[in-house]
Formats: sequence, structure tokens, C-alpha cells
Amino acid sequence: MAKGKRATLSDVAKSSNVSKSTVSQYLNHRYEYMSAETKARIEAAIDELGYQPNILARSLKQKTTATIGVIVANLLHRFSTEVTRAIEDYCHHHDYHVIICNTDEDPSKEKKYVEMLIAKQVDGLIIVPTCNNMELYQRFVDDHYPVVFLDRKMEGLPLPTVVMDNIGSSYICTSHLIAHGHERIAIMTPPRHISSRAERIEGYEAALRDHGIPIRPEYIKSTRIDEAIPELARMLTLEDRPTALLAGNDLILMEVLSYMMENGIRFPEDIALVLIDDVNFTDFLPSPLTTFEHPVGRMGRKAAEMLLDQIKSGQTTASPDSQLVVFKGSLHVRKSCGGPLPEPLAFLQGEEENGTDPNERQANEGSL
Amino acid sequence: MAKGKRATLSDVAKSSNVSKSTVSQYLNHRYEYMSAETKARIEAAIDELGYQPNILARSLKQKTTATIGVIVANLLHRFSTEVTRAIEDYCHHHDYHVIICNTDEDPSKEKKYVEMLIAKQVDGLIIVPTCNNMELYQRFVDDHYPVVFLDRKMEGLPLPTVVMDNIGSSYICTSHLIAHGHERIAIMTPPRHISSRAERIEGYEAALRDHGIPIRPEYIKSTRIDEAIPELARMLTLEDRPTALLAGNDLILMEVLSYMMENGIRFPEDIALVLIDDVNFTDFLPSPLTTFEHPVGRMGRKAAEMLLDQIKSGQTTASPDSQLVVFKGSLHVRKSCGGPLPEPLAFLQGEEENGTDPNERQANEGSL
DNA sequence: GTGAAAGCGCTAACAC
DNA sequence: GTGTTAGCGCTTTCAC
Repeated sequence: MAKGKRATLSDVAKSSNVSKSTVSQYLNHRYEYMSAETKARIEAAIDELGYQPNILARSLKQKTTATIGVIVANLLHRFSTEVTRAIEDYCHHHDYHVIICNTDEDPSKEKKYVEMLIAKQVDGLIIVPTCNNMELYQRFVDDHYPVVFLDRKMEGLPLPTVVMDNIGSSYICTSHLIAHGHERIAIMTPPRHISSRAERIEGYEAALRDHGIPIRPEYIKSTRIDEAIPELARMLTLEDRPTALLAGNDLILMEVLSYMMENGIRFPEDIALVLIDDVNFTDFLPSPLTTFEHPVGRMGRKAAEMLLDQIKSGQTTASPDSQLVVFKGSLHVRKSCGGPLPEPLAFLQGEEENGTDPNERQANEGSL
Repeated sequence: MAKGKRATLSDVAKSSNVSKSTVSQYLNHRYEYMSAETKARIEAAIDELGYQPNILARSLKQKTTATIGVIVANLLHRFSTEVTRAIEDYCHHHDYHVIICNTDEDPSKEKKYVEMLIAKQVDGLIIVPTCNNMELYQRFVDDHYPVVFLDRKMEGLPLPTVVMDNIGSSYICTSHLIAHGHERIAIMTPPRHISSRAERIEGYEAALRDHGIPIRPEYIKSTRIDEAIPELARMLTLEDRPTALLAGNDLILMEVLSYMMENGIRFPEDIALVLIDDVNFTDFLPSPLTTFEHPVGRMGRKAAEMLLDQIKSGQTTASPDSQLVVFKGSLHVRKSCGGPLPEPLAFLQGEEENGTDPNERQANEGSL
């Protein structure tokens, strides 16, 4: 492996007095018709020269790299690390390699990475899309390029997609608060142009509606992270300020907690708090926090599975009725939220996706 | 980019009635001697065919991939994500790509990934080593392979290394506790066969020694994460149990907090707590936690810089006096730790590495 | 200004 | 059982 003078297959062939093809056979474990002696000679030459195959050359020839690309929003976030971890494990297990990239929610970076990964000849892509590159996504379907979308769905784009049941998650969290006696419930999410966020608001509204509670726009905030605190402050000075707050994801929660800590606002005493998501420090908070856990690892695994299936079968299923796999999460009650009932009502518990045939659970997020 | 029928440079050449070499010139922006007309024809052909170059073929020819490999212990941990993030940003900026792998502290995985990355012809490697693959590491020096070690150093291996000043960090944290009146101070780290952990204990012992406080082995625990809680429990039942505890890293802290929460042990009231590291939830704990912050991002950046320098210069500096770059962190006091003094003594504050010439700060971790 | 030709390191028919 | 040959898609002299 010495720099600039790595041995090649050719060198091995020379050094062991056989032809390149024989060495190639050896490398690909096709020993069947190979004399034990040849095999031994090749073996010896290989480790004498410290030979390591050049995968690039092999890939060029075989037109397949056994590598997939994964494009996530930001590796500093929990969802991304967990999901990529699961994808990696699955791929590793199936002898695929993974190249991970960050978009930072920037469509131009997304485009750039997609192009570079394709140039690098990855066999397929798993993407948490910025949702702002329609022409790019459209090319996937036109070209039947193997791809799986993750966490966010896009209307009118017949591409296999793995998401969580955001509407359901939010519905359950909201209902939990309602069941505990809350009526003035607020929700905060990052900007809602992305399906997962819009859906969380949708589920929230559905729960209110189903319980005959009026929907009040001043309780619904979709803001950039850096504007979350002022928005929250504003909301809490309303005459009839909310008695409960749904944090739309981990980042929003951190902002909310910062603000509350700084201003001596306690939960659940001053305001009930539920996180539609999960963080690793719930147990260490002054009061344990109720969260909603999604099977992120399983989602990643499923996405990887779907992608490798496409790659291996050559079927990209880019059809109008393409796959949509929805995973359900479940409420994790760590503390009564200030109301009378100690536990969530049984029917509100989320069910787990059972995860074998993706087609069967198409669009079941409407089934609450 | 259509699957199985991507256009090649050859196709572009045909379609625009020029030779492959001319197209290649075009792709490499060597327009100098190219007629505007030819250029236009090639341009047209390229986007008509949706041509995308095949980087594999180029790399095979050029014997360089503009890609580096990064091998970290576990992407689920903060240090790894931050450091890889910084590496990526730096590389992205210098038109290098990055492939990230996880060892999970498993030497066999480490070996496997190193080999696969080399087979993929990466131009160099940044590694947080498991420290259990000496033959592998030795090969790097023998072969002058461009590599930078990160976070952990290994005796007798003349390879460029970027670490933090663990001894100093720990010394400062310990001194901080001493300055606040503590004498019975304990420390817990993961297993100490890895330099960073051994050094944290070393710094702790140095601080005690310098203050004339006896070192008591029963206050020093290096345990596997899953044995941290029982060890802690044992320590806290000692007759003269410690009044202060240094958590050797984030994982240990989580265990400690779990145990404390569960048993109603408060900090700093029942025991003072300082983390030689950082976590993202310090501000949300029941009592703010004093931590020691390391410039992880800058470490990653520096490692990337050193690697790209090696790659570009062809110098691997695998000499006995190879580079050792040490970064210092600084104490972040969030709460008085139970003793009389409200602030750490000024001379205990860590200094920042100023980071231009790596050689100048060789071994300055002994300079406390 | 542009083209022909060789070759990067490997695989895969197909001969022998 | 093993060797010959062609070629993957690109770059790069060196002619013309």
C-alpha cells in the first residue's frame, strides 16, 4: 500500500508466474478449477507484495460500486445520526458502503452532492430532501434512478419514501394534553414548508377539532429556530396564554427550555410541555418530560432495505402508486402533565408499523 | 444520468463531431486553443445527452481521488459528529470529498475500514484510532501513507497527531474543585488503555499532588460504561465518600446523572460535579453544571489541514519528531461547586492554542 | 485547434 | 486449470 508504488494485479501475476485472469479468479474466490499450487503461489505473491486490489478499477469495469450515497439535512442532529447509523449497519451487513453528506437544508448543496455522488457512480441514494429541488428530483423519476426519500414526502413525485406518521404523532400528543384537561394548547415548529412539520400542525388541529376545541391561530407558530424565543415570549404574554405547549421537534424544545429556564418558568407547573420527538436528556430535566418516540433506527433500516432492493432488482418502482412507508411512534409519558389523569388513554397509544411489506401501509397515517 | 445508459464522453464526442480528447479538454476547462464554435457544440451535446463525467474513470487514470477517509469511534457521540463536521467543511472548501466510517472501538472493524478506504484509493486518512492495531498503524509509517491521528496518541508511532490537552484539562478541573474547598475528589473515566483517558487521570493526580492532597485509589475508577453505575454506588457508600466527582467524559456523566436522579442525590448539594467535556443539555439540568470545553471543531479542521498538506506536498513527515498538535480547552463555570470561592482562580484558565505552526507546540501539554 | 493512440487496474468471455 | 484478449470511461502525450 506504499504511496505511489502500490502493487497491481499485474505485478502479482508476474511475480507468481500466472496470468492476470488467474489472479483475478483468485481474488474473486473462484478457486474451483485452480490447482492448490497456483493458489498458494498467488497467495504468497500477494502478501509478499502487500497487494491490495484497486476497487476503482473493478467498479469501472463492473459498472457498480457497491456504494450508496446518503444525504441528510445536518449530521449534528439526532435524527440524522441515528438514521445514518442504521443505514450504515444495514449496508455494512450487506457489503455495501455508504457515503454521507450534509445539505444544511441548502438546496444548492443538495444538488451539488447529488451530482458528485452520481459522478462517483454510487448505486443509489437515500435523501432527506430539502424539498426545494424539484427538477433534480424529477430527474430521478425520469431516469429511473434508484433513490429513497426519507422523513419528508413530496406531492406528485412518484418516488419511494419512508416517513413517520407525523399527523398521528401530533394527534396523540395533543389528545394526551386534552385528556389531561388542557384546552389552551399551543404548538411550535420550524418553518412548515416541509411535510413533516406541516403534518404535525395538521395532527394537532385534527385533535382539537375532534374534541370540539377551537383552533386559535395565535397558538400556532412555525418559526425559524432563531425566532422561536421571541415568538414564545409573545405567546406567553397573551391574556389567555396557553396552559400547554407542544414542541414540534428537538431544536424547538431546546429553545423553549432555554427561555423557560432563563425566566423561571417551570413545567409542568406553569405550563405543560410535550415534545413530539425525543432527546437524550429527558431524564435529567428538573421535571421528566413527556415525549413521542419514533422508530428512527427502523426507518433508516427500512430505507436502506428498499434502496438495496431497487438496486438489486433493477426496479425503481417510479410509478404513480409508488411506495410510501409510514412508521408510527409512541407516546412516552414521563410525568403527568398537570391535569387529572395519570396516564394517557389506552386508545391513544401509537401502534408500531410491522414492517415487512411496504405497500400494505400506504397512507395509513390517516387512520386515526 | 439514466440508469444503465448514461452518456459517456465518447457519446458527447460523437454527437458534437469532435474527438474524445477535445471533449476532455473542455471538461477540464482548457478552452485556450478551442474555437468558440467547438466549445458551443460540445456544450450543447453535453446537456442534450445529460452527460455527467464518470469520476471513477478519471481517478483511475489520475491516480488520485480527491477524497479522504475519516474513521471515528462512533458517530452517535458528540465529539465524532462535531469533528467530522469540521473536517467535512474544511474539505468541502478545498474540493475534497470525505467518506466517514465508524469503528465502534472495534479493532477488526478499524482494520477492515482502513483496508476498504485504501482499496477505494482515498488520498489519505484521518483516524481516531482504537489503539489496538499496531501493525496496521506501523504500515502507515512504513509506507509513508498520508494519515493524521486524532484525539488519541500512541507512543513510538511517528505519525502526525492532533489531540487535546487532557492532562491540563483535568488538572484545571481538579484544581477548580480544590480551590472550592474539596479534598475528597473522585474521578471516573472509561477504560484507560486509551491515552486521552489515562491523561485525564494523570492530570487529576498531578493537581492533587501539587496541592498536597493524597491520592486515593478508591476514588479513581476507570470502568466500562455499563459498570459505571455499580462502581459509583460503591464509591458513594465509602465511609469517607468523595465530596466531589469528576466525570471523565459525556457518557460517564450520563451514567452518573442517571444514578443520581434515581437516588435523589443532588449536585452540588450532595456532591459537587464537574464534567471534563461538554454536552448540549448543561443549561437544562436542575443545577447548571460546570464543564470543560474543548475546541473540537478546530481540532477537526486542523487535522484536515494537516492531512491535505501531506497529500499535496507528498510529505508524510513520518519522522521521529513528527508533529503533535495539542489543543487546550477552557473551564466553563456554570455554578459554584459547593465551596467558598465563586470563580476559578485566574491562572487556572486554559489557554487557546494559537494554531499556525504545528511544530511549535509540540508536547506543550506538560507546561502547566 | 484538434485527433489518434496508449494506458490507468481490473474483469470476463472464450480459447486452449 | 490457465492464458489471451478486449474493454470499462477517462486523461494525456504527441502528431498533424
